[in-house]
Amino acid sequence: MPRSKAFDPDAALRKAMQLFWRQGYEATSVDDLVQAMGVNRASLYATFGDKRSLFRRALARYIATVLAPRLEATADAGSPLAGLRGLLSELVAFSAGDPQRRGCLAVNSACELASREPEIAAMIKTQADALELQLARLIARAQAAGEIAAGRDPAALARMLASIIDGMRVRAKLAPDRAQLESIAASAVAALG
Amino acid sequence: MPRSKAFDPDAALRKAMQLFWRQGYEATSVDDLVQAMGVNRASLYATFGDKRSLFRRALARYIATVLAPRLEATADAGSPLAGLRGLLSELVAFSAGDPQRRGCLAVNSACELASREPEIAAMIKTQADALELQLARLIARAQAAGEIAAGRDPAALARMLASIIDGMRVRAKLAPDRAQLESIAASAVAALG
DNA sequence: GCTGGCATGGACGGTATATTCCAAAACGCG
DNA sequence: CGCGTTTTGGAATATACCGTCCATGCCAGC
Repeated sequence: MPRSKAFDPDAALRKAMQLFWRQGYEATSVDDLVQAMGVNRASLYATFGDKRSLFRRALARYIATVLAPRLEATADAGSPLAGLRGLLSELVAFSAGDPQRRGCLAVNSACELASREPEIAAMIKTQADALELQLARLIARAQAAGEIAAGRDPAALARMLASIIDGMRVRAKLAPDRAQLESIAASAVAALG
Repeated sequence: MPRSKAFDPDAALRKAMQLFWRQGYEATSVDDLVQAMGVNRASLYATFGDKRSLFRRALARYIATVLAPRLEATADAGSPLAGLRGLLSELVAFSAGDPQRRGCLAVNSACELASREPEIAAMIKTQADALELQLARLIARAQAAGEIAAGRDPAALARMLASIIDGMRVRAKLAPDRAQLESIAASAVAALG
């Protein structure tokens, strides 16, 4: 019986995600969102709730559609070490090829919001933990396969590698220099043993 | 001849720095600043200009009084490696002992503002380059002194170490877990050779 | 094709925000 | 003490912002 929506909620959410990614949370107004999403104000509020819940959904979408696939792709590489290398070179390629210097929405949001938005912090922390766990698995398998030196604690190496990745995303906001990012990625792999 | 100021501009700027550090740029209103700094609105504008220039001065102050001294202190340690270790353990101690999870104003500002404020980006980049240069010097001297393995490029190692440091500051915003931060610091030193 | 019900457009309200203005007050100096 | 200069308090302005409301529009089923 009801009238059907004149917009695709999923596509609209993607637009919101992209805008928050480019501008951050506070710097993005609801008017900006209305324009970018091509959705009427009332429909936006009816569909996504207020600005905070829209942001939460945009961040969730970012994690699910941008970060998670990269993580899963590491399992499909020819070897554990190849998976790690692939992850890092995708990061380098993305950062170097982003003239807008958006960086990573998760890192940006952690810096801007984590200290006053526990829910946001928890979402990002969960993803960070998943990354770290997967890195640890890959490192352990690479050690077992003799691709890197055995003996060092995979969990500790994974924590360090995750820090390097976050650090690279910060650096990409200042100067997305491809050569330097590649140098960091290479040093990171070398540091695993 | 003129009437003298009723406030200490330096102390007021410190208060502004602390507020921006805690809340970020966009989330801090001029009203917040007026209250926190204990300065009249008109005096604030007359002394520091508008909100953007006040922020720039606060960030400059942060770099000069918080970051730069830590960097210089690395030269006073007993050895190059001790300087590096000292820098990292100060970072761990500060991050773990910050219940407000403010993180680092420079990293926070890079994530929030760098893509749309070239001046801010340049200020932070300059400091990041100085850190990297000093790390490279320390690494080179540690190699020469036989404290770490020689042969690896000090500049590349310094870039990696700087990334780890930024990554630790991001992580501190999500979960300032002392043991994990210490683990990262230890792995970082081990990764130098 | 009528009707119930949701979606939509655009305006609206109230508040917050950044910045300016002005009159009054305070200081240093002659 | 008085004068000129500057600071100061607080009001004022203009805009921006978030969230809501209502009249209109549109769709699905009977």
